Amino acid sequence: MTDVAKRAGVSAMTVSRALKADGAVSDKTRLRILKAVDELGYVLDQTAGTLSSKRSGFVAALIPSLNNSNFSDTARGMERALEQSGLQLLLGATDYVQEKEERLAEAMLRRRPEGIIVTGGDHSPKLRRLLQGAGVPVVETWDLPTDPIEHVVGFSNVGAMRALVHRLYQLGYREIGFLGGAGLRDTRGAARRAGYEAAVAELGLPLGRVIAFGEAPISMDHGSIAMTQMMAHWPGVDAVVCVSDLSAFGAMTECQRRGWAVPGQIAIAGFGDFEVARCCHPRLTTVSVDPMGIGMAAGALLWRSIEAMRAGARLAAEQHPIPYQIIERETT
Amino acid sequence: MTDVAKRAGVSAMTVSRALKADGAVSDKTRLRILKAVDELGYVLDQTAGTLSSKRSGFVAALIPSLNNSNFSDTARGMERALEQSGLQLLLGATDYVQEKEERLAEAMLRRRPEGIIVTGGDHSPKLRRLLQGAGVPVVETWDLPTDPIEHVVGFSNVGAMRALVHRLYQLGYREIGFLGGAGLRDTRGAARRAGYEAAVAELGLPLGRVIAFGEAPISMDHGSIAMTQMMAHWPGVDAVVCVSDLSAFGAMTECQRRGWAVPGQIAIAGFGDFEVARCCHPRLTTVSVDPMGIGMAAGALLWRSIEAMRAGARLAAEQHPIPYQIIERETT
DNA sequence: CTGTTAGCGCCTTCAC
DNA sequence: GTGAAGGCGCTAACAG
Repeated sequence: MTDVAKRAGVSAMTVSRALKADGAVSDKTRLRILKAVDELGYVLDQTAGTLSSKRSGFVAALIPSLNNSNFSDTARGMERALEQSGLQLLLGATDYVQEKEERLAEAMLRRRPEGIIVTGGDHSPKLRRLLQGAGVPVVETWDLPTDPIEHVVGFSNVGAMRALVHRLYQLGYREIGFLGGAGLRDTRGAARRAGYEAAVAELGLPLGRVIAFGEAPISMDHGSIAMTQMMAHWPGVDAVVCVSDLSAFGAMTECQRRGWAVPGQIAIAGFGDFEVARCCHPRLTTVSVDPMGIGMAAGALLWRSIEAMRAGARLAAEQHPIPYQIIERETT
Repeated sequence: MTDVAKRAGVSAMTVSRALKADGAVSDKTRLRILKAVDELGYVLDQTAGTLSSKRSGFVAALIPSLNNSNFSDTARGMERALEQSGLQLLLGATDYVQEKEERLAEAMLRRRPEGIIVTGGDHSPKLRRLLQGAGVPVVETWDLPTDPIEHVVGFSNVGAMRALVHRLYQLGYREIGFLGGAGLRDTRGAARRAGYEAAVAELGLPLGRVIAFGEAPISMDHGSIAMTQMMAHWPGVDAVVCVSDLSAFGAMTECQRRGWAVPGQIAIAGFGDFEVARCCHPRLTTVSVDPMGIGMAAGALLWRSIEAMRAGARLAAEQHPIPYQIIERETT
C-alpha cells in the first residue's frame, strides 16, 4: 500500500480510503490511486484490514453436502440475500458428520466470521458452546429446533412427512411403507421417519413397514435396494414414502426394472422436489420445501443481525417458519 | 492469548507454540495451557497469525457450480488430497460466468490463499494477470488448455466427445445428433460440441444435427425440450449425444413420454457418468471422467507446489492428463 | 523448553 | 479532503 501511495503521491491512508466504497477521497486523487493500483497489480491485503478494523467481511455457512440441490439452492439463496451487504459467503460441507461440523466450525471461527449459519438444530455440546461464545449472530436452518442457539429459519420435518402420509391415506392407500437411512447422522431424515411413524400410528395403519439402511447421504442406489427389501418383507405394501426424492427415484426405477407398475401396483412419494422428481417418467409426488427461500430468509436475517451488532445493539432471537407443500404428480 | 498465558502462568509465545501441532513445548506446560484455553473458551485468531507468519493456511478453488456432482466430487478429491497438509479448502462457485469468476478470484486473493485451483483453461485476461501476479501456485482443471497459466490436471473434452461419436458409429448409428447449450459460458460444453462436429465430419455423417439452446448450467429440462426439437427438425436421427448426463436423462424421459423407444428407435448417450445415468431405466451410456481423481491429482499437485514455495523453491509447471472412459449401458 | 523484542499491513482516531 | 501516530493479535527471530 505504501508503494501505491508513493506512486500516486499521497499517503497510505489515502490509498486505504480510495479502495473503500465510501471513502472520502476526491475523484481526482482516487483516479490517480486506482491507476497506480492497476500498474502495480496491487491487491489489498484483507487479512491486515480485518485485524485493524475488526471486520472480517465474511460469514460462514455449514451445510451437510454440496452435491445436494436442496442445500446448494439454500446456499445460493444466502448468497443472494448477502449480495448487497458486501459480505462474502464461505461454505463448508460437513458430510452429515457432527464431528466434522465441529472441526469445520472451529476452523471458520479462527478466521473470525461476522456471522454463522448452520444446518439443522442438532449439534454437539462443544459446537453449541463454541457458537454461543463466538459473539456473532447464529442462524439455524432446515429445522425448527426446540432449544435454538439463536435465530431459526426452517420447517418441521416431522410435520411435513406426517402431512404427506395423511394425504396418501386420503388417496386411499392403506399399507404405507417408509424407505430411509439407518443411523442418526442425517437428523432431518430421522425426523421424517418420526413423522411417518406418528402418522401411521394416528391413522391406525399397519406398523413396521420400514426399511432403514445405509448412512447419509442416502442416494438413488439406496432407494433401489431398499425397495427390493421392502417388497420382499411386506409384499402387501401399496405405497412407499422415501426420505428424499433421490431414494424415491431409485425405488421407482427398481420397480420399472422388475415390472411392478407405478403407481398401479405401488405408489411412490419422495421429499424435497429435486429436479429429477419433476423430470422423471412418471413424475414423482413429493414435498416441496423452498430451499432457496430458506437461504434467502436466513441470509437476510443474519445480515440484519450483523448490522445490529455493528451498531452496538443486538437483535432479539427470531424464528421464521418456512411453509412446505405437497406436490402430487404421477406416482401416486 | 495474553489472558490464556496469564492463566497458565506462561508467556504468550508459549501459548502460541502450544497451539501449533509441532510447537516445542513440554507436555506439562501444554496441558496447563490447553486447560486455560478451554476454560476461557479461547479461539485462536488466525487472521493475526496469517499477518505475522505470512501463511494463510488455506487454498481457494473456483468451480462453475456446487450443485453438480462432477464438480463437487472434484472438490471432495481436493479436500482429501489436502487433508494431511493442514490447509483448508475454500470453495467459490462461478455459475459459469467469467465475470463472477474474476470477482470471486479477487475476493479470494485479498485473503491471501497459498494456492488456487480454477476450472477450465479459459479465463478473462484480467484474471490471468491476477493469477500470474499473485505469486502462488495455480492449477487449472477439467481441461487441457493450449496456453496454461501454470499447472494443469484435466482431459480433452474435444477428444472425449469425439471418441464417443466414433464408438456410436462403430455400433452402426449413421445419423447422430448433438444436444447442448447455446452460448459460450460453458467452455467445456462448447469443446464437447466441437468434438462432436469433428467426429461427424471425419466419419462423413450428415452435418447440422445440432440443437443448441439455453445457457449453462444445462439441466434435465433442457434435454427434454431439445429432444423434442431434434425430432421435429431431424426425424431421421438414430442417436443423440448430449453435453451432459443431465440433459441426456431429460431427453430420454421425453422419449418415454412420447412413446419413442430407447434405444430401439433412438439411442441416447450422455457425458459425465452422473448417478442418475447409472440408476435410471434404461441405464445411460456415457463418458466417465473420474472427477474425484481430477480433484485428488489437482490437490496433490498444488500441495507439492506450495511445499516447494515454502522451501523457497519453485515447482516447474506440470501437466497431468486424466484418462476418460466410454461406458456402454442400455441406451445404445 | 521458554521468554523478549519487533513487526506483519492495514485501519481507527485525531489533527489540520 | 488528507496526513501522522498508534495499535489490532499474533509469530519470527534471537537469546538464554
